[in-house]
Amino acid sequence: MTCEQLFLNELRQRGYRLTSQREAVLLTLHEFDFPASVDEIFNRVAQKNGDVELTTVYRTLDLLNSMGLVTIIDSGDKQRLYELVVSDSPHLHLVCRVCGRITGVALDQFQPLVDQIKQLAHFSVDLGSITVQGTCVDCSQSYPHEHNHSTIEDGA
Amino acid sequence: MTCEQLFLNELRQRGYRLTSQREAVLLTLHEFDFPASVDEIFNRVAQKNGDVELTTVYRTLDLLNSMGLVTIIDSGDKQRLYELVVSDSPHLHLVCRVCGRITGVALDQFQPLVDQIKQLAHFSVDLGSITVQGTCVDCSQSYPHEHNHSTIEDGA
DNA sequence: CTAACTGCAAATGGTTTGCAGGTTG
DNA sequence: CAACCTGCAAACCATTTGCAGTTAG
Repeated sequence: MTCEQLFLNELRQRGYRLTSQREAVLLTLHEFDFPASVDEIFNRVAQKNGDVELTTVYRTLDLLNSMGLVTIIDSGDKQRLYELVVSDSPHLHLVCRVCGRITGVALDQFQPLVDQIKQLAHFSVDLGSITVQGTCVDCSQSYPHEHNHSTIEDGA
Repeated sequence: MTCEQLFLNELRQRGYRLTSQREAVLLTLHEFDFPASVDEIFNRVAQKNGDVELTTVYRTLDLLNSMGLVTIIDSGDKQRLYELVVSDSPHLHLVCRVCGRITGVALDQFQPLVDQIKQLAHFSVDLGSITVQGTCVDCSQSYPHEHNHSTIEDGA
């Protein structure tokens, strides 16, 4: 089942309607292979499909989120980021404190962690929305003396 | 070395000054054993030490954060949360999507994860500031059918 | 003394909301 | 045609900023 069909089904099931604006937002989301701000999404939608308001983009993203089709990421910045859920490769996001770049890391190898948290804290983790702050290679090389007392490196 | 001494040293080193307001905020932070909003911190400070402005609390928290004494947590809510860094037990925060409760989990057992991310993505993780969204036991029992398609449970 | 700090008030800016008119089913 | 949606404009509200007076060192 395609993402669009899934969307349509879920809409029907809830008594909601399919509109051109909602379709446009969902389609546009497919063009991003990184978490995008509402702004970026709005601009891209507007380019192709003039008649969509910023407010509507917000409302649609919230809707998609409530259906589980979109992940909301709090990167620590003012703006939230939105990302289409790609069902076969959930991943967590590494946000570099220095350059702000966001990298996605596949999760296959994190199942043990999830199990551990489940046992330790009796908590079901939603890995897709995890944001991990830290420093990427490039930046730790450029700023080797950057303050990072709370960063846990190998064995430190 | 106490937290206050550390603070004083760091201030001096940067040419900053110790003021009664800064002291009051730092002291107050010790009273919270959970991540608190600026509001909560401000109110508590104001109770004991009337002459501190909200703005000053913000500025002091930022300062403490830049010194690594305070962690800023983006819980997904509108307000950011602040927490004193307790050097001997960094932990990550589990935020329940349903009830909003935040639980801290000690990190000793997560070193393997950190190492793994370091190897996979060449990224130095700052574990203390990680926010993990999910569902706590109580809530997953109360709302067993809550939508959680992106939650990874044991083997799902 | 003077550079740093605080208080106050005003600005910012992402996100939300209310409402009247348009659309979907 | 009834309920749902959108556009528009205004409201919200946590956080930031500018500035003039105060204070630490």
